[in-house]
Amino acid sequence: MDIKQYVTDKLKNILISLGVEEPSVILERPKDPTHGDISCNAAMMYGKKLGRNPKEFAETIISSLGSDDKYIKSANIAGPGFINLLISDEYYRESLAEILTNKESFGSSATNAGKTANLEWVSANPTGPLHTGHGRQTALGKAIANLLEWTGYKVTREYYYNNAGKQMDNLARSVYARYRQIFESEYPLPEDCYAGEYIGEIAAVLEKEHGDALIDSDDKVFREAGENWCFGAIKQTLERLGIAHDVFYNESSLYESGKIKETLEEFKKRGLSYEKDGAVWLKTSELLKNKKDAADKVIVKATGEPTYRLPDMAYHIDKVQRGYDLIIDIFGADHGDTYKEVLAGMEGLGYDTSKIKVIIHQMVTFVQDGKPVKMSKRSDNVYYLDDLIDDVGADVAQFFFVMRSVNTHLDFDIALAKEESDKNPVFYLQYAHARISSILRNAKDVFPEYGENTVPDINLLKTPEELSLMKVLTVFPETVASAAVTYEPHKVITYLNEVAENYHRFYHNNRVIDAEAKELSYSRLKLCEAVKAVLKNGFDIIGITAPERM
RNA sequence: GCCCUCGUAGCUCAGAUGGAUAGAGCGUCGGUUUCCUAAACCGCAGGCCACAGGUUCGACUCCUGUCGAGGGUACCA
Repeated sequence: MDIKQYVTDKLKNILISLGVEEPSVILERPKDPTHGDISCNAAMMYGKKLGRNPKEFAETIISSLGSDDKYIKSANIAGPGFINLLISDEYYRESLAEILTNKESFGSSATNAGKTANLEWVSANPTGPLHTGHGRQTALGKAIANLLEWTGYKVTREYYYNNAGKQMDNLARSVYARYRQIFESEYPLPEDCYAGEYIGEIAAVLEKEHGDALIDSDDKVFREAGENWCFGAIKQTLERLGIAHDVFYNESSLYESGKIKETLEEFKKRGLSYEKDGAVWLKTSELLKNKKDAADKVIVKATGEPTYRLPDMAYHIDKVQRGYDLIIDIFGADHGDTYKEVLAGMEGLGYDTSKIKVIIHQMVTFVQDGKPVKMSKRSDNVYYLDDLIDDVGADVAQFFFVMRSVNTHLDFDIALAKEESDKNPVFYLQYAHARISSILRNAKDVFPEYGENTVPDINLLKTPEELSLMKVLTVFPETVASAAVTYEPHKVITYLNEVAENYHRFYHNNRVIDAEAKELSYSRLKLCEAVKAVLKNGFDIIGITAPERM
């Protein structure tokens, strides 16, 4: 049952009966437990409008509430006119029963049932393996996709890549040079080429399969070999992180389908583009909402090749046309400006961009021994995502990347992440899960008959730790809902911390398995099961495993 | 110059829709194990929420300005 909804409805009716037109009731969970379980500011909001003293108005509201409500234990006025409500233990006990019957699905909702969402992320071009710079986006997308599914969306996980541009030419030239070097060690590497060791590996594969027969071949062979190898590597890394995209959408197909040409012609037709210096320019200075920073941008170079903007627009138009209810893109802050141009261009063509939500995350600094780790692609001084996973494990990597709000710069402390100790915040959560699992295993020895069908007497749960733990558990669904609305998985982590904290405290003060007190043991075991279920569901959302032992 | 994000404890960061005495982890110091996992628990210390104005019953939160950090401002993506 949704207690907030229950209280909202109740208060709304009272306000209407007191003469408030179309009241909006805003409830909050007070930080300070002495302020009750749920708090409402309606008396302050509406008292003034009705010309009544807020405290006195609050009094009236409370008296209309009556004193025999099943779920509201008490109500009182505090401060300038807050109405603080205490929820009855009855509610918490019912909720516990609800968690136990819906274990795997507890926390999910049908808010967006029947709706479809497309989430596009990672989208690294196949010019090399994923590096740690891709890590944050990779982990975020995984968690956000999960969050969306938990609120009912059917999610398409999509990867867009560019296999047509300059970077792929560069890859082809780099592979060729390395290949050639196998036979002529003094063969020079071209300027700006990729320096990673993997280029040598690709060249070695070609040498093994074809000997020196490819020396006079054109770029195509090397480009394809490079693309295939890189994609293999990327997919393997994603698999280690438990990520599998449903759709791999490549830029070339936009040329083949004519969508790029179409988009370009539409701009011309509408007078939104013009030619200058041999290039085609988009009138972004007119299209962008913020006129201050607007200059026109090139969409087709003098060479005849489009810049990334044009295919990006064609691609997003295609996504809009596919009819999703929600379209999400995830980018790093280094791409922060371009999406505005893309959206402005689409709007210029009359497309509705209101369903597109762009998530920009700030950059990550990897810190080792208190110093930032420097990366440079040219010198092959690159920290690959695979190496990070080797160093800290997939769970820890996933957790650290998702741990912070996307709006803040992230410091990734490698030493801390590597540490398998109490300092590491991931283990604090996982340990709670492992601890419960252990207790449940032990319970079988003491109470062989205990199991799925055991009906506990929940009324026996009344220590402060037990009640506080039950209260925290009931908040899980609204936490998931709120995290999903803002696409912020880190909120789930903040919440899980609270669960783990409450559990550990409960554990220290309440003996779970006690052969002398069978009924109480049953109840506590059931409480443990509920906590385990909530932790497991939370871990599923943020994308880490729930260990049975540690 | 202009645009985006940020500035909260020694460090790393939470603080949804404005609310009551601003929180957590790490670090420091000190306690807890004959008992279900001590990767745990309990306690002490630590703050002009960058700064200055404004909006109102009320501002860490919203608005304006200043300072500082990161990112962008390509015929790269």
